[in-house]
Amino acid sequence: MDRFVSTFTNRLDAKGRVSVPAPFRSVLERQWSAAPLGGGASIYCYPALDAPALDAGGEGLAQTIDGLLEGLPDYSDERDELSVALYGDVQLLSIDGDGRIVLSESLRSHAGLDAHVTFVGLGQKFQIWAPERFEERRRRAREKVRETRKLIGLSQRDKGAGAGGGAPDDAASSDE
Amino acid sequence: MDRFVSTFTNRLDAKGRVSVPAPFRSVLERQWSAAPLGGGASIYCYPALDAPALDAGGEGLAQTIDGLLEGLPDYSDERDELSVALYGDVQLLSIDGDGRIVLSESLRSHAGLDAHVTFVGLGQKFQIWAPERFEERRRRAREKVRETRKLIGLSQRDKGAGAGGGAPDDAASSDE
DNA sequence: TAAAATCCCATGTAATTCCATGGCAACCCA
DNA sequence: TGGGTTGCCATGGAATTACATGGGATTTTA
Repeated sequence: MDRFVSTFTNRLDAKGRVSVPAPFRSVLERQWSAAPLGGGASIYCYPALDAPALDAGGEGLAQTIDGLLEGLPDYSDERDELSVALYGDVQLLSIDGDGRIVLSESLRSHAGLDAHVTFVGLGQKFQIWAPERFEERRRRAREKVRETRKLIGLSQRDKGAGAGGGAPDDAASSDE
Repeated sequence: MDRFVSTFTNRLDAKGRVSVPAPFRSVLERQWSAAPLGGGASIYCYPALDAPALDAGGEGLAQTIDGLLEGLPDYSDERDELSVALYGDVQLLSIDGDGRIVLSESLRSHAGLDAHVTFVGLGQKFQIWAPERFEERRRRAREKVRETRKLIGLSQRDKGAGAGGGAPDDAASSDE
């Protein structure tokens, strides 16, 4: 099964339109044609729970949400409440003939988007960020990993050696 | 499978009419044409059991209700009571040529509707709220999801999807 | 026949489709 | 191997369509 990988930054125009990176599109189209229903591909998109970003994905993501609710009985109070947050905040964005989607005002404001948006592949889904914020968060995340590493004394080696290159992640390479 | 997603707010006019959001209409029409009977699409609508709102849906919702009753023996007291509770207050609202429905006085008063109404997608069904009340409920629902999230493991993606794919950074995948 | 419910049409606005362009990179051919 | 060519992709703007909404006409009901 294929995944969303890599990051791409595209321009958001005055109408709120932005091109979906071609590699992501092809993943979405594959998911879509695998699904029972025909028609054009769409993206399920919603504000990330605790980050200034948008979560997005295809049919696979929607089924994940279905799965979460399935455990709860119909007509339970609990189910209704969770549905409100899980389905109520989702927007179904259709991909137009030129491979673009429109991000509504509410989505844009949650993620603080202006002229540019960054698509971040996360495997089963992807996120949409304002480029500056994404950089910031990436930076902090690396720091955190570095600290953690120090605590557990995993590696005392390089003090500044690796830093310059901007290698995507010396951090990630050290996981199990 | 089609779901009701997103929220939309439309205006309720002096005659009690309101446009059903176009995306909801298309879901309803699809459900309808799949059902045995031809004709125009309709909405099953009834006061929500434990909220100042209306529950609504199409054929799919009706079948869900049937399903609940099926478990109980015919002519049992429980079944009678439950049928009354579930079907008793249901109104069948027809969608007119312009995509609108009429909300009766009893429905309006239960939900406390006035000039504006909010349609909230809940997957298999949707709800109709007064916008102010809905905001409050949405706030609570989001809180609840945040709490529940860890329990039900909403972050399924780090199940292995992210690790293998060469995602640029584990950084982005860890929200908090 | 009065009141209410339903149908029909008009309109402004918002959203979607369509077309044209420029840059980039892979590919081909000398 | 270098110059040219082709095709994909992102982007901007204009034309077209869909949608929500208001008002009036027509039918139904009491």
